[in-house]
Amino acid sequence: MGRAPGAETDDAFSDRPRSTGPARLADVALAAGVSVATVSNVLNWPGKVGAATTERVRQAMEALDYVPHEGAARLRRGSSRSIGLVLPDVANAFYAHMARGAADAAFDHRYTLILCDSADDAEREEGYLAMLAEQRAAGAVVAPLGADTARLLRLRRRGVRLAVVDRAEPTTQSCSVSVDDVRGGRLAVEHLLALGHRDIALVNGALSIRQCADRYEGARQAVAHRPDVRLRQVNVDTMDAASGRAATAGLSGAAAPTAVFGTNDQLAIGVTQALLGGGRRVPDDVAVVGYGDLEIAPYGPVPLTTVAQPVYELGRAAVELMLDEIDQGDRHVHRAKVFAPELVVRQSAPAPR
Amino acid sequence: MGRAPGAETDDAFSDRPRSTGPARLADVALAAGVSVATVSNVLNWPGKVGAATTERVRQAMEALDYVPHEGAARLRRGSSRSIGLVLPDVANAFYAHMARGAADAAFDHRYTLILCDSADDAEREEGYLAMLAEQRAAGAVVAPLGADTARLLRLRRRGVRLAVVDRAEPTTQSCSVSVDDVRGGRLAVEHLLALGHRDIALVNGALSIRQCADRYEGARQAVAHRPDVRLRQVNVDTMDAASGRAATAGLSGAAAPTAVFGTNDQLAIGVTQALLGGGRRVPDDVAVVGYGDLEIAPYGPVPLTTVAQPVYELGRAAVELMLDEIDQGDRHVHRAKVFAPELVVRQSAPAPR
DNA sequence: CTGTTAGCGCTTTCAT
DNA sequence: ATGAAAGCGCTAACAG
Repeated sequence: MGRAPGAETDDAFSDRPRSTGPARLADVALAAGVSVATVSNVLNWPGKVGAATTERVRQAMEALDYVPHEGAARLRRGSSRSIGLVLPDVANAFYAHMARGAADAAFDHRYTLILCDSADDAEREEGYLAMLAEQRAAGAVVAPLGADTARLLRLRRRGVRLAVVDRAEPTTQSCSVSVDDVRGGRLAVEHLLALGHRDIALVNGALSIRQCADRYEGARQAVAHRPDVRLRQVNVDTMDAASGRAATAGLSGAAAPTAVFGTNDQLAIGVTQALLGGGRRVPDDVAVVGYGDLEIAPYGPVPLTTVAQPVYELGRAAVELMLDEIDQGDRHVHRAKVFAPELVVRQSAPAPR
Repeated sequence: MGRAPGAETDDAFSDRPRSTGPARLADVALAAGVSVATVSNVLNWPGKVGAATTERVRQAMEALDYVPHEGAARLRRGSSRSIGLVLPDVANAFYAHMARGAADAAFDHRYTLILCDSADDAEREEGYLAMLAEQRAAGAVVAPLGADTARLLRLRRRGVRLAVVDRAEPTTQSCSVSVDDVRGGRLAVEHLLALGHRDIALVNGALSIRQCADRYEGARQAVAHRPDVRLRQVNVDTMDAASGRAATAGLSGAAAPTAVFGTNDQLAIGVTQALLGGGRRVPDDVAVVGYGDLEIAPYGPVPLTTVAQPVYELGRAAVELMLDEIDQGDRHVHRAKVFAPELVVRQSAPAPR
């Protein structure tokens, strides 16, 4: 009971429900004839309130169509229960699947996910990072654009926890998740080796891209102690089907390889298209392996054997590492989680007989 | 826990900068030797503060690494500047591109996007809607799971503005954006007609799906006054490549159609695969048209002619309609924005000679 | 078990 | 041009 029964007019109006806007905690308290503390308790500490009171409060909430004001609760409580997902392009299948994993993990832990699409623009990425600090996001999962992590560190100094995706960070700085691309490259070439191929061409992107360099390294490792195997590399600027087709032009004639490993699926499909267009059969004349397994692989001219990355898991794991850091606070120790890619065998390079 | 207003010593300590946590407005004010109001003004009403004062305040902010607390500002200001994006699955290319459009629009207007992936689960969708109400999101852009819009309406009654994607809503309820699937179906079949085909098979999903029914209707319209044309329909349960291949089995033999319209690209590629596997040439023996143009179309066995949907624009427009509603308030009138799909001509059904 | 009350960090009249 | 003070809606001591 908030007011004296015989009080003057002013007081009589003072804790009336507001005529406008949604119901507040105080409105519910008034309607149920209890204090705001009690209403707050039925929401947050159900055990602390008697059954009869709880019931009255619930009914009042129902009647007033009360919706708790999360923002106000946060401000008071000091914690935020929301995390940012910063990535270069959700429309890209790789990041889309990652986002799905992150969204699921966030949902499981009742966290809110703020989508920050940096559109491959460093300035925009920076802007989002600042925004997340202003929102007091509990943390951010970032698939960074460049190698420059200085900005990221600044974020953490501002109280926003960090987890980095798709880039093996030194564990001292923050948690990270990534895929073992060296292993992926090795898997692909080992498969071709098992198929009996001794002349393999690697159609790759620029080696300045970490993923490309790693996949090459894996390929190299696979043939390291095999002097009987020839491994050549053709590098292209853009990793798309057109480049794959163009690269294949240089790989025909008498000295053509018997197998091609394209370091992404677009490239590999381009290669396949050019091969078929040139009258060669896949896999009978030339085997092809790709990398990625996102959407297009099974739909190519020949269903593509390719290296699959657990990208959904990448997103999920990143969020989970971040939540651990949020929960554990100082006790948390940063970890670098590395996922193993897997070979998906389809027709372009079938299983060894 | 607060300070005693009368106690001198206590008071002397009372507005010292906190040793812990990030700097607050009050800390900046103290450091700059001004009041909190002035600091707030340099942030929000730069014109109201003198140049010299402004400079001192800026320096103090810099020195303390001050980051405004958006949440607190919102609570006080009463507005939220964040919107929810509720969709069935970001990993799906259709929604991924939509999300990108929504993210870009939100960014342009300095709004925060909350990603809500309902995972094709009505209960989860419902949970997100409730969450958005608790966050006091200014609005929500929803690509709804089912036809049941009752829940959606409840959201609006709670003050969350609404825009619906991918479902032509009556304009009286809320804004909506969608693609004209009837037109899309017509485009596809008209193209086949122009190519001279007179026996066309439609490989379609269940007609209970609005999109499928609309695309069929479009196809029907295209042949309405053409008694010389035969249009048959084969319906499949799941709209994937396997179903496309299976459906093609029933379309061979002497009475086989000369053209096939698959109502999504997976289906169309499945059809193409089966056709090629059966020794028929595409497009020479049979022309194929798909629907969607998301990722896989150009990579198929034969680059696929297909109906493209402006799905990025869908997401962008939905957010923009919603923001208009937020800005305009009562003056806003709901609109149903319908986008026109376009035919993308590739090899599986080339341009008429 | 329930109520009183002091803020969370900020914006915004209303004085000066 | 600047400052004092009153909250926004809620949580959490603390007191009864």
